[in-house]
Amino acid sequence: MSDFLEITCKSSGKVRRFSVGTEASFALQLINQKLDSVDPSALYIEAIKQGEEPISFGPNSVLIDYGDGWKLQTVTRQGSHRQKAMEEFPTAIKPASGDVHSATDVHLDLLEPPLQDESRPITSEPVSDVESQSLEKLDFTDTFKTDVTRKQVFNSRDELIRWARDLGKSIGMVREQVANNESPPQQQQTILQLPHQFLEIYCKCSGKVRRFSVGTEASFALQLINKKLGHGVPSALYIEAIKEGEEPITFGPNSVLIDYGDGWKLETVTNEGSEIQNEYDYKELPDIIEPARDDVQSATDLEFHLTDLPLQDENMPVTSEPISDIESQSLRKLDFTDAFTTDVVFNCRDELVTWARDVGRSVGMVVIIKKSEFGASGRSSRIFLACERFGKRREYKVPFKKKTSATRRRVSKRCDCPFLLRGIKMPKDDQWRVKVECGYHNHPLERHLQGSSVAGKLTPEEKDIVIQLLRQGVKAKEILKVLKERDERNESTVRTIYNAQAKLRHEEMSATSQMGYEEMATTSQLGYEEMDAVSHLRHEEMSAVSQCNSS
DNA sequence: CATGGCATCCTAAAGGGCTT
DNA sequence: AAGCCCTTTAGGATGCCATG
Repeated sequence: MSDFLEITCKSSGKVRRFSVGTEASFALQLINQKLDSVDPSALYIEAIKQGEEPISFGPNSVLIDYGDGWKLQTVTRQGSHRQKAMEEFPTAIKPASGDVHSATDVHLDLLEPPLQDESRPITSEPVSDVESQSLEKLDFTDTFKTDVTRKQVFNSRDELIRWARDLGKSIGMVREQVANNESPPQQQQTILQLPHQFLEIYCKCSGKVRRFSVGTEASFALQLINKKLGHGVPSALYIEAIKEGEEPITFGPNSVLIDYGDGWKLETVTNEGSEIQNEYDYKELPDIIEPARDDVQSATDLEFHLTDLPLQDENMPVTSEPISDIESQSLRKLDFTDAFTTDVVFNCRDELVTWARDVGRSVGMVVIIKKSEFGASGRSSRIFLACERFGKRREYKVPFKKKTSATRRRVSKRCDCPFLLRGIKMPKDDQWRVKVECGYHNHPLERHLQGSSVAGKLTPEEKDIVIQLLRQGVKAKEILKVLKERDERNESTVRTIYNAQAKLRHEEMSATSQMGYEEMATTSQLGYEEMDAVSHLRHEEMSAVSQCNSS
């Protein structure tokens, strides 16, 4: 009994020791580094126990001890031992309860019960809609609330700590080193031996259930599941959480698998009958799983670098719903408090806005003015800058018309992003300071801002250029090229140019009409109705000219 | 495939009211 | 004073389709 874990390396036959809390990717890399060149390298780590389905650790998951009889070992590139071992195991793992693949319930049946009341759910509240796919999902207030009616009174301080820690682990919280020297080492050892959580994913393709440790990324799980499939079996496209009567929750490739609680099951989605076939194309994991950074020593030594941002994979479709991609980048990685924290005094409001937008652009986000007040209603001047995905999708008074072939409801990018800067006007002159109210996002940031309705807009200078070039008869594609060459950060699309062209045409037409209207009004005795009729004719004439030009 | 029309409706930005 | 919510309006992005 000790505060470390032992991993048997199948290639070398040696046992390596790691402290509890070590990331799987780190352990794997170190094990592989110590291998002889002839030994096949390890692919990943798994927990095994006779008669049990192994539990695979994703590269970013934290190594833990699953308790009595469970051992950790590497899985090698060849996987021959593994195959053999697998054959001895039952082909299909029966879920502990008929309808639940929730890690919680299975866990209670298979392993020693934790300290708390068995019937008490120890997971977060089930997520039932898109809106709750925000930070609320990371709110475990209810989970940690003890029920007075159950008379959940702890007999000692240590028992309370044990309960809290176990609950924490059950929802995927990394074990915290409590700053307390009074706790005897034995206590900690006991805690570490307690069984931990894992997740079960039902593989539709094979009909089998696969187990993964909490903290495993969806892409890792998916690839492993697909690797275990036989030839001719359709492979899984992605993983989703399902519950009867609820909208499924899709896991993006970089999201971390979590248990949504009572009634929610995890399962794969296959090609067959899938409307979004090929939409998610999980990238192939390398044969050897490596940490994101070569020098990762622990999960906590990450530094903030503007140039080293955790940007989303380009292949990942941009959706309006963050869904489970909230987990794809940890809150720490999405926290830009440092980037926006400054003592600079801006000489005017616009200077502050420009600075914030520039910083935003450099980190892959679009900063918009959420609200600005110029001392109206006796208030002091202030400005709030937010992420373009702030707030929720607007509800409109006029209900959407029935879906026709010509119209389709558009998706909103809003996801209630909490990012917020506050600009405060100083009493002296028009000087402004900025304060970070909330520096983090609840959604992944994009490598490219193209497609953003804000970032894609033309600046006044760009508008002038576009108009000038359009008048010279330059093609839209060429104009776009000019804009991109002029400013590599330009995020416009060819559609932006077409829209500008349409606007220009409309404006010129209106101007011509107006000129003619005024001309007529001053030189003729025509009444309003007659003038409107002539104006209408002129409009048609212009349309005809326009058509001739375009053809 | 490039271009463009049309209808729809999303968005930014600002003002203002109510409450704490 | 600050937080929250609602409203309004102009501008323009977007989905779908047609045309050459």
